[in-house]
Amino acid sequence: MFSVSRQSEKCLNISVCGTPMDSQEVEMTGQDSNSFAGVFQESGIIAKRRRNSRVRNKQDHSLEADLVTRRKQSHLDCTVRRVTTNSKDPADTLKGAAFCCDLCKSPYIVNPGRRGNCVKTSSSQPSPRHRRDPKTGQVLLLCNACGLSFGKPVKAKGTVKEAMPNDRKEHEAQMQNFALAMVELLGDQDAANLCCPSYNKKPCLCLQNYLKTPGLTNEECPGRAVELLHLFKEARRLKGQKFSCEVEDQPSGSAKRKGSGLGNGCRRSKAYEEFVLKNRKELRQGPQICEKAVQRILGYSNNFLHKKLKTSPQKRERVERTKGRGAMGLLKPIAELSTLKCCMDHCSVMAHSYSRLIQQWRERASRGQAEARRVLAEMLTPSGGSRCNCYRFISWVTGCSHTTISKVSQQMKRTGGLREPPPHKLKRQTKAIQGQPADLQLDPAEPPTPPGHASPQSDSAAPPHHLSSDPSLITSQQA
DNA sequence: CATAGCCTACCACCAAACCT
DNA sequence: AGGTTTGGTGGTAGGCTATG
Repeated sequence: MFSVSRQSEKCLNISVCGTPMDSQEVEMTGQDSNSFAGVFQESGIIAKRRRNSRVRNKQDHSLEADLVTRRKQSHLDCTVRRVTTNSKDPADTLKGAAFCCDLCKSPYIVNPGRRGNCVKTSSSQPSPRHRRDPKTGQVLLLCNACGLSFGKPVKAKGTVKEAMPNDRKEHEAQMQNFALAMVELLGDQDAANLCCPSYNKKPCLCLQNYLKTPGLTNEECPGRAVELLHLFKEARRLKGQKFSCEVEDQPSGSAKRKGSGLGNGCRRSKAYEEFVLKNRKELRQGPQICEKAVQRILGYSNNFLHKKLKTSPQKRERVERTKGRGAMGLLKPIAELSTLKCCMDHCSVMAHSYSRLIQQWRERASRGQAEARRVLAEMLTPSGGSRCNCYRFISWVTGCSHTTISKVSQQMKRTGGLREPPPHKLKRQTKAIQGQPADLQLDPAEPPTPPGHASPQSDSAAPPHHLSSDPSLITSQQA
């Protein structure tokens, strides 16, 4: 836990001045401290070597660097809304006329929504970009974004190459061959399970490589295989004990029979749970076996690890979380947030004046993915123009990552500000309205929010964060 | 701020087993 | 028959990191 919190703190620093190596160092040294065998101390050595060889960039105070800085500063001033008669724009042709990009029709030379978080220090004005249309020969007056991207090939989305079916077939054939070899080697049909099935664009082969590492003697290789086969058999034996477990959290006098089978408060035996958790950790950290392969050997599923059981005393999952600052309780106290500066707009100040709202956002974000997305959508709703809470502040409040915030932001832009998250794809689409894109299938008039959730109406009726001064409005959202 | 890649966590559905 | 609970399956979202 400690190493993770250090890592998350590091991550915040990295975006300001650190190098990517910072995070690697923390991660590797953390791994080193967890390793249970001396064999894996090598990673720590590498980390040390990297730390020693790291060269810190000197601050350049040369004239050129100064010019670059000034140029950057002047660039930040490019948040002018439009070219007006008062403009000092060198493009005199525009005097007296509002700017309009010939491509995107934007009234802004520089999109004010992308001005960044730095403080404006210069008074210079942005100029439109001039590009000649190769088809018509006409000179186009373009905004900054269109000017920069003009003529460049548009990167097609979804062009990530899927693994060739032939590669996949070949991998499966190789896997079968390896399994057969293991069966022959150990003289046991169960040995066919000693190969990694994982294939994500390329085969994982973690188990295969572990079992036939170059340099191993003829005795060592079967030794490893025998060990894993023993784990497989023991896991299967303990898994069969599911009916012998005790019901831990049943109220006395419950009519339900205890230990009668799956369901009814009975679950896999404690011995199996402990066996899986212990050996999973060792296989993952030691020989670096991937999760899929470990699941195959120990015979458990994703649900076994992550599902919250109703019969569990604390209603908790079987493994401790390793990801998610919010879920792991690593978020900074609300009161502390207002003392930190997140961006030039200082969004975090509202943690002082609107602490209840921030607290509720944080609580709601921790309830689940869907509710977290609703909170993000609320926090991403612009006010006073196109500005909304900055990603850093949103991350501090909700614990959500940059990626998640970005995806919600995209969905909001795509749907014109719809805050309701798209329905889970595994959910039956019985209520889906035919002929509409998935994002718009939900009727905003009747959002399928469960009781206790804030509806999009109440959300949209509530003022944006900069304006919502009445705390009673906040509580009414939750009612 | 946006995006890609990799891995982990979440989520919905279904089957099984047993009870009411 | 319908309800309750666990566990398996597998699609998808999220977190982290690097890079643009």
